[in-house]
Amino acid sequence: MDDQGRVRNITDLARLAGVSPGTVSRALADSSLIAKKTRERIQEIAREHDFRPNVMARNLRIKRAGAIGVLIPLGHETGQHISDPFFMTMLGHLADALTERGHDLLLSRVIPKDPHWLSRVVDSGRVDGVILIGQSDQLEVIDKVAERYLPMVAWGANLPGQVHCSVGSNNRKGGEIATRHLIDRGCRNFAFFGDPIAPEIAERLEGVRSALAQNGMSDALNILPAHLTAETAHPAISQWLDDTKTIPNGIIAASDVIAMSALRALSEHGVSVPGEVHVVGYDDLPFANQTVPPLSTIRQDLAGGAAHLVDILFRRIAGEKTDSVVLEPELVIRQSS
Amino acid sequence: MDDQGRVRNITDLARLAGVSPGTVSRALADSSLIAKKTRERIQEIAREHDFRPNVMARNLRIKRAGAIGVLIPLGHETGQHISDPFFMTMLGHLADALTERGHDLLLSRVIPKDPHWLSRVVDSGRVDGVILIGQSDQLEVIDKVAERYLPMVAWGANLPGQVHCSVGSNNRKGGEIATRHLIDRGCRNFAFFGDPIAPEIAERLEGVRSALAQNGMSDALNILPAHLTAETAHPAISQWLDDTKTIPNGIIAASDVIAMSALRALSEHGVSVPGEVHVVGYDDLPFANQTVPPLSTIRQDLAGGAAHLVDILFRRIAGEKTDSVVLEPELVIRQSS
DNA sequence: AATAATGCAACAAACGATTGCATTACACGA
DNA sequence: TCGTGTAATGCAATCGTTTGTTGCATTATT
Repeated sequence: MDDQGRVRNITDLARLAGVSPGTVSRALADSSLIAKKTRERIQEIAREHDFRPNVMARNLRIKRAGAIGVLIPLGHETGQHISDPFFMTMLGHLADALTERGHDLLLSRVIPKDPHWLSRVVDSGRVDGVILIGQSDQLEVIDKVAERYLPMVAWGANLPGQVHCSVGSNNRKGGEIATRHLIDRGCRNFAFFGDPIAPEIAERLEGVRSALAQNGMSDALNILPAHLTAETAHPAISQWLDDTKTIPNGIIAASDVIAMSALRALSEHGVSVPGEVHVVGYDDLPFANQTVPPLSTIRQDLAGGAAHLVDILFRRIAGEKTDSVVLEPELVIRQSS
Repeated sequence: MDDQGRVRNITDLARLAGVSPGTVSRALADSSLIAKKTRERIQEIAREHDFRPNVMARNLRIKRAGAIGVLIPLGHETGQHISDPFFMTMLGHLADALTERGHDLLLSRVIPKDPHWLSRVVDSGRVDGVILIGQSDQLEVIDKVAERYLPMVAWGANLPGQVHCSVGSNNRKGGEIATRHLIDRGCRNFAFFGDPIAPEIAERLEGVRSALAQNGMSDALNILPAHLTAETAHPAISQWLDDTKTIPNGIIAASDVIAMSALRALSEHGVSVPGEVHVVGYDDLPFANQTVPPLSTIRQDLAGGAAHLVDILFRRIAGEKTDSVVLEPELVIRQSS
């Protein structure tokens, strides 16, 4: 121990107890190899000195990390901030689920400039596995690592031929459900707010198109393809409302964040929701039922998704080869439609 | 290396390169002790085999962790979820700031059942320092650890006699500013939504009272002291509106989350904001300018706060003894008041 | 009373890096 | 050719654990 008499490692403690470090290790692990009396004495000394074995040394020896890397790749979305409510909500659920399994969460917000952003954390030996929140535009990098590294799961799209394991919702179907709902509500003229550069969004838009086609309304769709973050959505939509001759009566937003901005812009333009325009969002983030009016939306079960992610990850850590999961989206009808 | 020929450690790599492990270590660290030619050859081999030294082993030897523990103590707030927008926003900023400094973020959501929740992570050797988001009701535990452990900062209140270092905003002043603003707007009858059990909230309420007293309106305050989370706020407020004979024309919410619920409840009761009632929130979370109408609020500069937290933490890691910081809150006027 | 069986604890070798010090290699001048 | 100085590399200890093996006392067995 050092000058202050603090116990820094099991060797210090061993000296105090008059035994060998190995014995201390076993005693603290409550191994029956050590006589109960000795064991309890050592544990008592440890408690007295408030000693806790160094986790890093332990992990090194034992070859596990006790932490899961959670990465948020922000490829195309340079402007997108980690505090985006979607990420945050997902993160919260993951933190809960991982903590429950006795693992910590090593968070990294990654702007993938060099192609090694992923292997750097995978090979660092600091994590037992990796969860990606979103694939961004990094599919090749992710797949490349997935070929050799099992314990990894991504939230996001499940694309044909994809190597890595993913959990996500059926975006196409979500788009369809939203659209059909608006058609049921009597809408005949539609707008989609969202940028189809992101694969999930593209899928959602596809769903919208398909539902319209099925009802012979293929022509009734306007698209505002601007890149919409929480910051940029409102001005873009506002502008769009100014420029548009006839405001559509059914709006499908690619995310709740966008929908929320739309609600505000509409309100500012004196357009009543759902009186004149029906609005449907996507995600069902916690704030969706706090908007005015509460937002109808396509629910992605993020809690369930997080549970799946964690479950699959641990199965993979155990060596199991798991399949991707596609969750069914669900329409949540509130007052905006 | 193993059967697959993968390079697992510097010893494998050394064997491949025909040098000693020490040389590899230095070569990868780009040490000038190693001949440039050798160095580059080794780096090339490393690159070829996609090898990256084990961070944990390195950290063990070098006695640093490369990660900062971010803890969210949920003491009294058992119901409160980590996905609370306030935490999430703070967390996002912290992640940004820490990543910038080359550190990872080890996230733990802590429900402090036993008094060792803090020393467990502090003494685990896995983190170079700790940031607490909020003090919850754990002041004694935190102070106890602070006496012996320098690299720790907490977001939250700065209470007299407090041992640990904190960064937070002047809640009392925030309450005052909000109240004076409402008085300026002509309000004469007030309500405060929030539970003064939490110390910050209590301070805010104190500020409100003080501002009212200064204007001879001490009697004009109603308090809804319910414990208000995102989930419980709306029904509680709705109920309160039902029960109240005369709805006050100035509402001060203890947080933006509560304010958002209030806006919705008011809208449902057919009360116009800011026509009949003026509402001011607290925090200025990202969604505050997305509500309908956009929320006037007392801005806590979370980005700045996060920057302070990280800055102070690293100064303390370097051994400096720093003082607590109290940030000045700022009134942000939007359309709800 | 001699031997086998058992229970405890110590020893020492990992885990995968870093780093002070010792050693080798090489070039150069005398 | 030898000595000397310097540049480049190797050696081995170290960080703080875990854990297989070994050794030493007891106790049980006949």
